Formats: sequence, C-alpha cells, structure tokens
Amino acid sequence: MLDIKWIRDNPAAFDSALGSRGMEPMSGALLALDARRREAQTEAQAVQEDRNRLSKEVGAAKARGEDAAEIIARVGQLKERQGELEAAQKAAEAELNEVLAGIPNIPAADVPVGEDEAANVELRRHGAPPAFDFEPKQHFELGELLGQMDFETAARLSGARFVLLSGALARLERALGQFMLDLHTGEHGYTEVQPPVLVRDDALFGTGQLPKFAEDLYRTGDGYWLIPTAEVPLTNIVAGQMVDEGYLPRRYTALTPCFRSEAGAAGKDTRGMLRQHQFDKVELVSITHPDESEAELERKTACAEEVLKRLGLHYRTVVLSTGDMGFSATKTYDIEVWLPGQGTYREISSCSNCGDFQARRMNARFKPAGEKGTRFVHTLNGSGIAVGRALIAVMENYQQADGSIVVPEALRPYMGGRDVIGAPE
RNA sequence: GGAGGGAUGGCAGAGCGGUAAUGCAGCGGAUUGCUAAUCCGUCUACCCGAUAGGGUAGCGGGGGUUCGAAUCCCCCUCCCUCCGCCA
Repeated sequence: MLDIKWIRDNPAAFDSALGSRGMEPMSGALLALDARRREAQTEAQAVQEDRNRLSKEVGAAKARGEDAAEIIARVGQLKERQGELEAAQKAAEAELNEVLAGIPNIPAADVPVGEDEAANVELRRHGAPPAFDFEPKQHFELGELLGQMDFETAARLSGARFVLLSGALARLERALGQFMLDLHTGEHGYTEVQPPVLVRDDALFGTGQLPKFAEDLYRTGDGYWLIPTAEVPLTNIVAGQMVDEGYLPRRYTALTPCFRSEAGAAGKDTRGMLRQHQFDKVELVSITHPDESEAELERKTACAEEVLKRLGLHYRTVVLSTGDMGFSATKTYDIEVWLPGQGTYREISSCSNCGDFQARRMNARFKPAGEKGTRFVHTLNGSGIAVGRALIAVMENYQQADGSIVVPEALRPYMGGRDVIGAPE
C-alpha cells in the first residue's frame, strides 16, 4: 500500500511511476478523493468538539440542579449533522483505500524502465553451459526413461500440471530441499520455520496477493487460502507487530509446498514439471530497517546464487524492468538457470525488495531509537530456490549419454552417498 | 461438534455510565566525581496549522441506547480452557 501523504507531496513522481508500469496517471482522482475525505473529517471533528463541550455542560448544569433540556436539544442537532459528515468521510476513505490497495509499488530509481521482460538487464553470469557430445534431453524425457517421473498417474489422481516422482528422483527432490535449508540456516544466518500453508485473507492482503490476484490462488471450502509461496506466512510473522529495532534484521527460511492455479498461463509450459499447480520451494524472507533493505537485497540474491554455485549450475542474474516486476516490489532480481535440454535460461529464483509496501498493508512497525513516533519496517523475499526447478536443472545439466544422471557432489551426503541415478545398483 | 472464559497503550494490569489509573521497559531532559540512584516529560493514528501549538479518535471489529459508553444492548472475529473426535 502506498502512502497517500507521499502521493500528495509527489503527484508527478507517482504518475510517472505508474506510467513506467504501463498504467494511466491516477494522482488527480486520488487527491480529489483525499481532499473530500479530509474536508469531511475536519468538519466532523469541529462538530464533535462542540458536542463534547456541551455534554460536559449538561453534566455541570445537572450538578447545580438546573434544567439542561435546552442544551440537550442543541446536542441533538449537532449529532445529526455529524452523522452526515462522518458518513461522507467513511465513504471517501473506503473508496480511497480500495483504490490504493490495488495500486502496485513504486519502482526503485535504478530499475530499468521498459514494457516487459525484453527490457530486463542482465547483470552477471556464473559458469558456462556444460558441453555434451550427444544431444541433451529435456528433463521429462529423462525422468520418464528412468521410470521415476510419472505424469500419467499424477493426471489420473489430480489432472494436468501435477507430477508423481518416485525412487531416486523423489529422494533427489528431498535432498535438494534439505541441502538448501542447511546452507541458509548454517551459513547464511536464516532461522528455519515450519509455517502453516493455509492462511487467512489478511495474510494474503498483507503481502499483496489480495485483493487483486485471487484468481491465481486456491481456496478451501471453509475459507482458507493455500499459500502460493512461503513469502506469505514468513513475511506475515511481523504483521501487526511493533518489532524491536535491535532485533532487525530478521531472516526466515522455510521449505514448503506452494500452490498456484496458473490461471493466466493456459497452454504455457504444459510439458514436464516446469509449471505445476503444486511445487516445493525454499523461501528466504528478511525484515529489515529501512536503511538496510537495499543492501539486504544484494545479500539475499547472493544467498540464492550460492545454491546454484554449490550445485555447479550455470546461471545468469537479471534485474527486472519496471514492466516485468511484481505488484509489491520496488526492485527484483531474477536468477535464471541454464537448461541444456531446452537450450535456454529459465527463472529459478526471484528476489525482491518490497520497501515498506507490505509493512504498511500489514502494519508492521518499529520504534527508531532516539526518534519520536514509529516507522514501518522493510520486507524482502526471495526463492532460495525453487526445488522443483532445481531438480529439472540438475537432471538436464548432469545427464549422461545413457540417460543416467550424475548426482552433484553437494547432494551426495543427502543421497546416502549415491553418485549416479539410473546406473545399475 | 458441545460447554465455559477472555481480548485495554511496547509489556504487565486496573477501571464496569461523567470522558483511559498504576507499574515495568524504552526514549528525551534535569541533577549528581564515575557507576548507580532520584526527579520531570514521553501512548498511537488522523485532522487543522509555515512554526509554536490546537483538535478528534482509538479499550478485538461493526452497529445501537444515552446529553455523555472501555463500561449497557445486539451482531461478528480471534484467542484460551475443558469435553468429544482425530494425524
């Protein structure tokens, strides 16, 4: 949620930020609404002031044994007027909040301006694509060859966009998750969390999925939502809290299933397990002091990249353009891993600084030392990393001519020492 | 699912129709060789105001009664305890 006071003071910057996201200017309409709200409020408060004063006079008059009927009549008139003003104020405020809740965050000044992903800017690459002396296969070909990646059975159980892994591949998925959690908790200072994966409306409003993106989510019959990412429960840990400044930054990680309806992705990436309704992801969330969020984004991205480095995977890191960024972000880095079977880079992690946008929505604040009042914390999230996609990347990059898959060294301790999948036992 | 209890400022905790006690913590200031102690101030949000300052609201949320509601009434949400069911 944006700060209406900021919009009041910076209408031009606000409109140009909207423009960079491909939206029409809105400051005029918003400020008119804001003015309407404040006028009604100011007047209602003046009436209330009179009313309070008169009510005290009633008490005083009665204490002296005098008749207060006349004063009481005057209060009655004021009350009616106040009711009208308050109704006007509430209506304007509700409308203002509704509009504000649907406006995306302001991109940071150093984010490249552009319409879509074509304007994203590559920042760096790590490693190089592996060389093959045969035609590398895609992950689903490899998986089906191994007999351990079964889309048919999954479809029978659940329909399209589900998969059933078994045997060594199932274990590889588990190994990847454990490896990532151990890295982030053991070396990167994150606290491991096992959060609920069913949440209430408020939590999804806080991180920005609601009210605008309800169609991307699954909902249970009794009104819970399935999380599309652990960003939701992890960030909402501080919702409504006054956090201790000395306790910032707070860093949380969790390995959870994520559920997405993929409503807007009909026909996209239908083969294989690149885009599923359910997938595992290790999430990295940070709650920081406002002065530290920029540096924290760099740190977090490095934590995610470290996973790929240890797995020996080639990747590139890009900064998303204004037109490609998510709703709540001020700045986002995507990490794209090389998939030799597809011969292309695919997103495997997305790290964002949301500034105070989410904190405002969930009212997460701290009291700065030596300052009056309170401030909103900053929140960041990032995948560290998507486990299903990491599985794909390992399979395609570590495949051999016979269809077997070499287990990256970092994962072998988690695979019972095993070094190849598909080779004779 | 059944039966009770509860929700008040950062925390603890009173108030149960006359307009938010008190304690602790934090922060600011005063005082004092140092430390400590003591004293004073300090809740939050919003509105008006160039500043100084002034005002309004907030006792889980929303309605209602009343001149006046944290206190009374109605609806809702959440938390806790016990029973039942259950991984």
